[in-house]
Amino acid sequence: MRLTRYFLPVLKEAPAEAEIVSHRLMLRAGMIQQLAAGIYNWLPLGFRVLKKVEQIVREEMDRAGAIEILMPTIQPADLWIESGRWDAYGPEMLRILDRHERKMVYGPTNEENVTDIFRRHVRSYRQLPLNLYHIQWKFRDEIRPRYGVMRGREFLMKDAYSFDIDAEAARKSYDNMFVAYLRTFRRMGLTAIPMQAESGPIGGNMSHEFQILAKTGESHVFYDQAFEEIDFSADDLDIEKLKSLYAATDDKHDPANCPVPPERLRTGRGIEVGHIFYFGTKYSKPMRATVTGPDDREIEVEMGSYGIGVSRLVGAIIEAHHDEHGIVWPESVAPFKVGLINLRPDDPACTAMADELYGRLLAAKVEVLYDDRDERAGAKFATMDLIGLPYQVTVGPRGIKEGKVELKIRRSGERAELTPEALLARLAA
RNA sequence: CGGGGCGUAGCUCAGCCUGGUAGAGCGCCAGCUUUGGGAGCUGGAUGUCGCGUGUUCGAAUCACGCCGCCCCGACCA
Repeated sequence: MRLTRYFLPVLKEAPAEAEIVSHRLMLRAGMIQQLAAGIYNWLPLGFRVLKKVEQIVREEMDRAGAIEILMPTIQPADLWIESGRWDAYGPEMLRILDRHERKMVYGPTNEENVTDIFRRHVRSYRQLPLNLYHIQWKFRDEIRPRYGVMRGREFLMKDAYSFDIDAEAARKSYDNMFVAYLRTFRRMGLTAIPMQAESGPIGGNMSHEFQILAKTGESHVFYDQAFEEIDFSADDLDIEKLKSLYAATDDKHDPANCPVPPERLRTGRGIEVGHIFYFGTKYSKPMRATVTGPDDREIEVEMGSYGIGVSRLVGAIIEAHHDEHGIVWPESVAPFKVGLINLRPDDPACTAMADELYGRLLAAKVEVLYDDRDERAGAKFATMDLIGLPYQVTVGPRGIKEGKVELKIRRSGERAELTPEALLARLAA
């Protein structure tokens, strides 16, 4: 993408409303724009990141055997009345009337909807286990939205729902998601600590929140320092061990009964990026979601639900990956892999070289943002550092004389003078 | 919802107290000079001063009402 043809409204100064670093950087990097409290437009750069995050979530759900569907944002109230949550869910749920004065809701979550799908199509225990998920916009009318996309009212969420024949099978489904979550966050360069948590309005009796440790997190968290020694990138993570280690959010943490000795108890703040629940027959019972079991009896299915805040993750990743100059994207979610800077668009040799590199990177299917603007060097470097692309390639008169271009690694600041061929070999890999 | 603050140019903000018809920096447009870390000079464009009502000869400024946004708290992916 040529920057002169792109839409990247970067800001030199941070808008006054932004409090935390990820919010400021998202606004400054032209990723988002607020439309109303807790409601955001996603501009091109932000949208690309959102899509990358979404795709990683999708791939890991698919790998775990979940099946993607798409449920609507608007749901009829009937389902919620049936489950009992029409009254139980507070003003956080946005209730609306259609032209016929029928009660509708803008879905804050989809247990009822997915249970309805299930009960209308699944009749036999032989069709289990089943896990259906979708990635869809939610609306929760939070009392106080804040921190940009970290606590928006409208947000993109992946929610998966498991259906099993009995509690033991449901437990396996839960553990399966548990592992998938660790993998998912890991792929985005995040270490998420699973913590015992309250179930809230979703209901149920087993629940874990996945918390990214960050100073700007909204949750107070307590955890065994043993977590700090775990290699979350290992392929053979011991899930039983992870679940046995103590970690809890403050609403679940009881200092009087904490099993971790004080010297090993760590406390901090976390950003909740995922939350999984096992809730048994909370919905299958009132909504009569049953299958015929092997003994010919009707069995209410055991369910769980599994959420990941996709749009929140974009903010969380920035909280974890930035420096004083701007964002430092992990390559897996970077909006572009390479930022190509032509320092001197007025210099034919520079432009010829930059154009050629641009064409060859595109041909090699490398995502590249080509800064071909007629700006000064400082402005170009500052923009690239701000938007945080992993690799910066600079074409300027200094290097051209020796037939070299410069590669800078955004994260480390490491620089190297390379021939175009060496550069392409490195970046197209 | 309780407490606090703020709405003036695209962004950051001054002007308001003490009423006289709107400014700065950055950004934007044109030209010239410049060119390896957010350049310089010259010229230019840009505002329902959040909305409404009232007071007044006259309101960004004073009063009242409303709306929106931000921060602290309770609530949460």
